[in-house]
Amino acid sequence: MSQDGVGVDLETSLGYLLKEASSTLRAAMEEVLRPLGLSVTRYACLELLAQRPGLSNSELARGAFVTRQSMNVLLQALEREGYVTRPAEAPVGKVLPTRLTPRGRRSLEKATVAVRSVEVRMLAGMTETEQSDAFRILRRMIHSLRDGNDGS
Amino acid sequence: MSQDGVGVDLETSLGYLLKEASSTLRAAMEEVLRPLGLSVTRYACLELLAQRPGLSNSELARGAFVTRQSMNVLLQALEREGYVTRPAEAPVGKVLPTRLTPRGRRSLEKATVAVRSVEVRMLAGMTETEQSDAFRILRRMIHSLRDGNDGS
DNA sequence: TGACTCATGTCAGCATTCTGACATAGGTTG
DNA sequence: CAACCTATGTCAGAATGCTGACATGAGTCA
Repeated sequence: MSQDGVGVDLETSLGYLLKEASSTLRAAMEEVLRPLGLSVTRYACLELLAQRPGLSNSELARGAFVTRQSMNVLLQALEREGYVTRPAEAPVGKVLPTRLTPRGRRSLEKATVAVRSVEVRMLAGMTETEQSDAFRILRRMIHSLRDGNDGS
Repeated sequence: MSQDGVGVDLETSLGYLLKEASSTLRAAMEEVLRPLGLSVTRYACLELLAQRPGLSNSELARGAFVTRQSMNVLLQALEREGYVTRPAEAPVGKVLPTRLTPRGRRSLEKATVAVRSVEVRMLAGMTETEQSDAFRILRRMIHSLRDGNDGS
């Protein structure tokens, strides 16, 4: 049907499928996080802070795949709502290390349960081998896109 | 490091990796599309119309993974700029079939070249087997998330 | 036919994320 | 030391996408 060399066939495009998968996952996560008053990005931020306390705004931004400006407004909101704390002045340089408050930790615990259920559902239809294949392949795609090795 | 049962370990989370891959791909596409005055969503819309002329607003929205409201404003912009046309009145029902203009088609051609280069780069580091594995696995993930088969 | 349900197009308001810009801290190099 | 480069935090404005809401057209069913 009219794909005579013109155009990227979306039905067979891995990029398109990747976008679909990511979009579907995001929707599933938003759905279970919404009742908890969290968005996916907010959850990602809290989870990052739980695993590596003291991360800076810019580090959190890179970890959540948004700009540091976006993470900044997000952090200001989280701080205002009492989920995280940042020192008023930087202990060294300009970097403000961020930490979870007890309230942030409690909220994250509930969110983690919800998110884990989504991840379990996603993995349910896959064998162990497929899961490790998925890891390897996705990592390779990321690496190729970043370092621009086009095989030349 | 501090993941004693609490939290989803982001380093080993397939969902996180999927988000990273999708984010990296999107950035790479935005980069090559920007000089052409197109965003990823606009490009997706044009590509869909090239492959299936006459798609409606809602169908385009589903194909580009945005709401029909978002696609509506996008289509209005594309129409204003002369990339697509829609009849003033619906030939049947409320559905307005959209079509590319010659200008839209020309713009899409350049965009397709750019996007294809990104896709090629992404696939460069993968064998044929890995590519078909990636397809199968991503499709399975999408299906599991949508139909909610949690293995119970 | 009339009531009901569903999908669609569209408007309005809000939330989120982005780009652009600036000042500042730290490291590097002449 | 001074010039330079990079990274960071932050503000402002614009672009983008979402939810809520409404009216309308088409199909279904009693």
